[in-house]
Amino acid sequence: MVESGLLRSYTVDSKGKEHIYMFGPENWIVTDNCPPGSPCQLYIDAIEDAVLKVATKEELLKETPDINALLRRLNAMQTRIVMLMSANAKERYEHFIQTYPDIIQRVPQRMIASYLGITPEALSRVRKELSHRQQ
Amino acid sequence: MVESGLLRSYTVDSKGKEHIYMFGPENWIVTDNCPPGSPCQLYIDAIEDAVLKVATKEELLKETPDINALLRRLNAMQTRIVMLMSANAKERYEHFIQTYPDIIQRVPQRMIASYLGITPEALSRVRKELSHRQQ
DNA sequence: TTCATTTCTTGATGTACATCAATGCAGCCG
DNA sequence: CGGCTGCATTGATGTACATCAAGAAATGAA
Repeated sequence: MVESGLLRSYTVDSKGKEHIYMFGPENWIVTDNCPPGSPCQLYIDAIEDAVLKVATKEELLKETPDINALLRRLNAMQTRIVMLMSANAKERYEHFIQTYPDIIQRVPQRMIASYLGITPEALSRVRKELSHRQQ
Repeated sequence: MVESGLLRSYTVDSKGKEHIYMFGPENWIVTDNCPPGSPCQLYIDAIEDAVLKVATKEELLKETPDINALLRRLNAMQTRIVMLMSANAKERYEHFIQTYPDIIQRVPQRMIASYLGITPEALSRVRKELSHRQQ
């Protein structure tokens, strides 16, 4: 649970490449929740200096069995999947800046590219095209 | 809630193409859970004749506030995102047949391709390559 | 300030997968 | 039986994005 600062969780694929799964700004819970018996998928580290509240799953569920928070999270994941399946690089970026305008300010572009599932070069070109189009 | 049969939920992108978000076999809950005020993303229909139990969100949460089911579902979504971001067509297919061997038998290949985020043609070629390799 | 380090951009080329089009191959119904 | 209809396969071609490599620009430390 992030009290201040900014975390990221990410996987590393078979070629050693990192893919950011989610950003964790203030008040987000960042966790892998690996099912018992199977290994975790995610690494977690801090992009900004952060203050965290660390808890086990049991403590967390006892404190705040907040079903609605879980449902919102499920919904965010659903939107992410839909985006990854049905939108191209430009559409994904546009959706991201609308949905998380604050995050954009705080992380380097290469991490946004990683979150979107594209390379930094591809993101750079998308941004160039968008900035031209505005004028 | 699926009592028998098989559902699919899917989106339709800006070009009219369908993308299967999830399959709903027996005992799965299939829903969009759209946040209030925003439109839904998913269509739902039946691949096999099905018997359903239909409930509102409130009824469902009152009956079975099953946090662990929600967590498992979150985990499945996480795995799906990780796959879409970090695995190629062949890896995604191999993961799918390991994770949902039963589903393979029950749906046409074009729907599996749609779930994997590739075209039926691409899936056909992946399968061809895998069957050659086995011999 | 200067140098070092990292990030961003730009261009040239490569590749995984999409698209398009044709063919094969069931199952089904007259 | 023949003809239809939808799915799977195969080949040829197209394209979005990746990769590689080189600068440019920002960041940060001494």
